[in-house]
Amino acid sequence: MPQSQSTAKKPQNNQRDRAILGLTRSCGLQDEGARALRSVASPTERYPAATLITPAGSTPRPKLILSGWACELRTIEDGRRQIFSFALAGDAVVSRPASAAHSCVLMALTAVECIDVERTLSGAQDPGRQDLARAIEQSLQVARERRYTQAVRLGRRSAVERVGDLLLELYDRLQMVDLVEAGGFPIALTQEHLADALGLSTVHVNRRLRTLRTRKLATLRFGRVSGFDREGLAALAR
Amino acid sequence: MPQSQSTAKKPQNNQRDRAILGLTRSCGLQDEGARALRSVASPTERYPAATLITPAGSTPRPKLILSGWACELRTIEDGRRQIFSFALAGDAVVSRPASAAHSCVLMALTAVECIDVERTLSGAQDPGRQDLARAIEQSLQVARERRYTQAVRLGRRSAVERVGDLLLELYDRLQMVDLVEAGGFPIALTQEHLADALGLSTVHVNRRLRTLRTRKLATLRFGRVSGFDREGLAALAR
DNA sequence: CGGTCGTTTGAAGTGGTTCAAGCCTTGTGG
DNA sequence: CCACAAGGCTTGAACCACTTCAAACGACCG
Repeated sequence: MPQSQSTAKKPQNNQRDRAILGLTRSCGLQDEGARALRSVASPTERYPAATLITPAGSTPRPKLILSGWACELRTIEDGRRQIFSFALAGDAVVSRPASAAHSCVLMALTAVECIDVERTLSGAQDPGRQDLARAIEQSLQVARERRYTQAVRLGRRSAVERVGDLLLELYDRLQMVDLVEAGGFPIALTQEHLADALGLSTVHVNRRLRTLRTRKLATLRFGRVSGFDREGLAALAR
Repeated sequence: MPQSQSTAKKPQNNQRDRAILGLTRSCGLQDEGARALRSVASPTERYPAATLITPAGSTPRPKLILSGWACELRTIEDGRRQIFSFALAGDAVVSRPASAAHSCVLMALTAVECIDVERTLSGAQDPGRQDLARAIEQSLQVARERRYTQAVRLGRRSAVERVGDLLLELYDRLQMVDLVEAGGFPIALTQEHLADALGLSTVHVNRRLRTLRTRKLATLRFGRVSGFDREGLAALAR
């Protein structure tokens, strides 16, 4: 599946290259689609950490993440929060107006760079853009399917399994965009973020992270996961 | 396998009326769309209780439920199950080939009648069918949004809240298709189904159901919920 | 009428929460 | 360059929500 190709031109390190890499590997983006994305004059939107990524108008707008970490989340009246998913470079996400009580909100966890998909795709119907549109649609679909896995995590897994399983997902996804190296990867999440995603208390996330560390499955320190044992973790949350 | 019977008589219209009601109230189906659905000669597919609703080919196929209860679920290796959602009359659902390990399976909980959406919509592009297609797409979208609520339930609510909140959802949805009467409604779910949907043990579902009963919020007996206090339950899981 | 499946209840155990305090790291301003 | 504040991480102790196991009971079905 990882069909690593030299679609990325190294010369100047374009922000968009990582997203192109992700769409290529996970969603079968073709060269022509990559070229379309690279050449389009769509402005990069920037959101500071801890701000909402809201659409311009009042309709849901798909965005393509170029860099940074974002998440879909909902907050309930008493302040409890649930994070539904994390969005990384190369992921397409739908951002909705914050008002929609029955939906969710997209929030930047770190500084985030993204581009507006529809703005990028509007206009000419050349094959490059069509391919890009297809890949982005597929990316959204993949994200939708991941939500099933997330529900299983929340409903039917123990705390260690939840933590391990989520790290596994992040590992695999970051691998796709060349953000894994030397058996480790950067993780821009606090233990509170993990807790909100996993339906646990922060304290307990901390303790189960410790379990993973002592079992030599993964070590999270200073915004980085190291000593990652993919096989071991996969066995944990089979 | 779908056991489709070609009863091309009037009774068929009756089956479809409930779905039409649901699509009209929840998804803005217009008269012309309703007429299109009623007149189309698509055979009704029937699935017995506890069987998988699988697509004919190997691609995901949308179905429109006419009667009965179905659910989306995934089973993990050790036998634990997670139910993601319930599908009732008037709901559109996507059924996928059972092999897709990363997705989920659609299972009939009672005998289920449904029709294949694409078969129904193929052919002429009259405005009636277009309206129908739009309403069905909207129904799928509504179902997708409900998954966020389900994730909050699993991750951030206590057991009583989970049970109450789910009953509330079912009440509101059944109300839309005129299946609520006298403050109660039929519920074709065992406590084990509820447990699998809510990430709890059957025993605990039983106990929290008891809590709801003693607090006079809702009583589940013999496949029926009665004494339903909508306000009280809404306050419970605000 | 007996068998099966679903529900109900009790008692004991465990996994996760809560509260509270101390520590470490990072960033900020003097 | 140091001092200090703020936010995140870590740990302990007590508590409670939910699970597990086991047994009995009730409803439905052939």
